[in-house]
Amino acid sequence: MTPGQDTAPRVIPEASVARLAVYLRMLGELAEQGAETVSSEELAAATGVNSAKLRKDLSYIGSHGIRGVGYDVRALRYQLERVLGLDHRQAVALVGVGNLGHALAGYGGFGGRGFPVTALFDVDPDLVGVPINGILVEHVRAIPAVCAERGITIGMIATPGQAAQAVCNQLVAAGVRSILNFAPVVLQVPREVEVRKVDLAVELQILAFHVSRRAEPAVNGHAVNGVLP
Amino acid sequence: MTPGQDTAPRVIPEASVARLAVYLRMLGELAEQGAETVSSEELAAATGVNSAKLRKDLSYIGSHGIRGVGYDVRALRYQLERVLGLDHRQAVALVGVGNLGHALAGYGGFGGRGFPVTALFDVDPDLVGVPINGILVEHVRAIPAVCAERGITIGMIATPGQAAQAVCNQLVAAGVRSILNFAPVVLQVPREVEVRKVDLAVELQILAFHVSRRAEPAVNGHAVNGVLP
DNA sequence: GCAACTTTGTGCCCGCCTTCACAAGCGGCT
DNA sequence: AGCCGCTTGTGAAGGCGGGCACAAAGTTGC
Repeated sequence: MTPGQDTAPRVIPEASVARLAVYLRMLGELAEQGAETVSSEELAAATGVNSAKLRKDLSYIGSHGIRGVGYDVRALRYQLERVLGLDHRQAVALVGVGNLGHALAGYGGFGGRGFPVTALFDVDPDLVGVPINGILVEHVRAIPAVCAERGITIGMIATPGQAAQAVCNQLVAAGVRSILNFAPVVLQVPREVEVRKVDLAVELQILAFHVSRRAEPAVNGHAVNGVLP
Repeated sequence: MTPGQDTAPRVIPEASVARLAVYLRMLGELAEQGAETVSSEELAAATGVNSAKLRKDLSYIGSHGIRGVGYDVRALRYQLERVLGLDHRQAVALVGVGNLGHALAGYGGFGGRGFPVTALFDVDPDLVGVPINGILVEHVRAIPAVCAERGITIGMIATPGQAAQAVCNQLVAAGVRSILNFAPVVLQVPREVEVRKVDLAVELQILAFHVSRRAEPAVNGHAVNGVLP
């Protein structure tokens, strides 16, 4: 009866959760195309994963496909939505309406997938009071009031790096438990708050690394690695 | 002398590469603050990783810190830049100048970090010919010519999902070897092309999953998981 | 009603990554 | 000059996730 560990009969691995979301989207497309059932092989091919892995992922959510047939698209979709907590819409707050933030506010992929951005914040006086996509930009200092009032528990930070930690603190104080961070900063948060980081520059740097890796060995001996052995 | 495998005395693990980029940025900040040396403990704390992991990461690039002191900030920075292939700027092509694409084109974080976006493409006639951030938007069909001419090997795809695969094919045909994909689609590419995917909606869904996970156990027994044991 | 085929669910193994722990090395202090 | 304390680099162990392969289970055709 101690809260926490023993209440979870099956813990879903982090990596699986990420894939479940991908399966869900693909199921949506399949449903639109009129498919009623789908085999693990088909769904795996469409989402780019191993079919055994996919079946194992689905087994975590207690899903029951039909052997010899596959999975019922509608049922699986519904089940995935419930497990992922998408059966009710989750309001999202976005802080920082600059270049990236503006795009995020207008990005249809969020609202269409159950995450309407219902609050926008910035510090720029020129932006505060301006409506973007039908939402009024409010001053950052209004975060506690607005988030509490609208019951917002998910926040996105798209501010410059220097401002991110302060904004983060405000969000946490306002009751936000999950944060998607686009600022190139490692946020310090209490343990009960979850942060996911999306770092676009780092993504490009990883690509660049592989580019240079593939290019150098063909040039000559003293390549980028093994320089001072 | 056989090209390929044996020229690499140490293979850098994927997970390490991603962190190296993060270390690099933090080193930049430290350098601005005038720090001359940094210990693995400090740098690890600042980037949110375990210090032993950090040291192992750095050991992959043949780095030599000074025991009892730490790492020389300047030297380490320089070395990281070389290993990550950032010693020369890499031009980047961006396809899809919609909501997200527009923001990416204007995002200062790329050019500032050695990845100037030097080519923009779209199919929308209203966008083609319009300059964004000083770059003229060209038609998608110009991809081969432009990429070849400017020696572009890195591409970003920020189109709607349906268009992504076709655009991807064009980029690959144009000689692009690395692709950062923002479209919610699994791209099919030849083996020598590397794709990294950034899926914003999925990121939010992962957060939502944990939100509902934390909320449900406190409510009552028949929670979302363990429904049909 | 039976046989053959299809597809799921999962046990097992393997490899990668993370973390601990500690010896070796270097600078500063006396 | 020698000792002490700090920090690096790395061997070893543990855990997690991925993939193979197969038995169980259901369906279709005859």
